[in-house]
Amino acid sequence: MLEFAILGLLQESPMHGYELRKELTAKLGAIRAAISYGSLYPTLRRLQAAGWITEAAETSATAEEVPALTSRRGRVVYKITAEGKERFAQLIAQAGPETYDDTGFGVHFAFFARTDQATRLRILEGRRRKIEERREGLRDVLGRAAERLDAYTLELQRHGLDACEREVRWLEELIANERSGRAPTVPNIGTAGGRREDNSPPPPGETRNERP
Amino acid sequence: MLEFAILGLLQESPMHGYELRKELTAKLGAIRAAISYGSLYPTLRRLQAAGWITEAAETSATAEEVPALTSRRGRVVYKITAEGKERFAQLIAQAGPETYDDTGFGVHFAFFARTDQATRLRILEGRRRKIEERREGLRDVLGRAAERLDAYTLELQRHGLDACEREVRWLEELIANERSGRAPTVPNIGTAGGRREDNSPPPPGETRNERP
DNA sequence: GTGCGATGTATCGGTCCGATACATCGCGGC
DNA sequence: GCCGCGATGTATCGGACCGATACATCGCAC
Repeated sequence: MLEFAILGLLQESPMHGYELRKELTAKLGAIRAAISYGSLYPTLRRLQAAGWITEAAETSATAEEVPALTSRRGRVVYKITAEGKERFAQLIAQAGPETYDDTGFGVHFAFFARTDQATRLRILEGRRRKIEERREGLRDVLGRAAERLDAYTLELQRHGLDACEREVRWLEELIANERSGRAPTVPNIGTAGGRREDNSPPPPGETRNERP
Repeated sequence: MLEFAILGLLQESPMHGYELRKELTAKLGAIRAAISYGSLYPTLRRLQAAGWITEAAETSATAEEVPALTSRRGRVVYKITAEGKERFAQLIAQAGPETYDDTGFGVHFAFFARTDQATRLRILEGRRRKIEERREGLRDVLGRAAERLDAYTLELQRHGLDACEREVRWLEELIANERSGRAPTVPNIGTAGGRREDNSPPPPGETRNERP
């Protein structure tokens, strides 16, 4: 999951760890608290070892000048490689059942602007199915096993059931919207190179009404 | 978290692993998918090593009779010890900030019937505060950083914000309810012994309206 | 009599978290 | 002038939990 998110973010621009965490937190704030450095840095190393990202030494400018003097570690900026972009595309294409759990779905959804419409639809429907199953499970418990459980546990189930019903409706809307045209095709996957500045990804077309 | 849930469940009756997982899934179905055996069994071993649970060999009845013949592993039934009950009470009393994240809160809430009112209130308020912070964070992003994000990411944030607002309202209700008397005191914490059959924990008193 | 799904115990590799450590930079207060 | 302090920044370690996998038993339907 982290791997996917990092590759996705680095396609927008090169970043160092701290920055990456901030962006990740902003983008995924709705679904998870904050990425831990204890997973971020090891993952960065792993991605680098695999050749999907590379270090881009910060503002070299007389690089070898200051060798000693506490050696000055400085920030490490990472950028995605062509292989990394391929990997990201491949991770999108796979998008299997593990994509439908809470975190997995959220992260994939956050990068829908870089996902083709067919895959978007597949993920949305898979997620809906999963939530519907959870919903049925909760209904079963509330129906059949209600007398075995205490009032607090029941209240928790009710609240969960409510959230499920709500999410299913949300997904229905998104699916309908996705089906009815609008569906923009993905702009720049594969094919490395080219300066970025692509901060206007295709709008999915007024996905919802505005807040009052 | 798992430790807490296991100790809580085993206070209702002794169980073996498989059964434990089923009950856990039923009780926590609203907040998490299903406990993995890869965490359940190691945790059981850990709890046993700590002396909080013990093995209660299943239906001994001529125990040493059948030594060979594939040696018959059979089910391993665990029961909680007096120290285990103390440990559970201690875990409830601590109930710190880590209790306010999604999973932690859900698990604690599921055992509110075994939690004293003051602690219930503390947990509910801590959770509310946490969700309010998340809500503010999402509002910030939707307000200030909106143009930096694509339409899908924004939609995700909106959905998350919605869920936050909804949960805060839910918590408000629960807190109000908890404050306005009703609050049942916890029945059987500490003091080991005594047959069980306590399947009617104190009702928190019509916590919500019924479903139509 | 045989396959097959439910029951049941168990391990392994891997992901991620929370705590912790440590170093630098800019800025406001004394 | 300099001192603390919060933001920035990189990094590791132990532990919790998951997903896949393996394997054995039981009852029942075909």
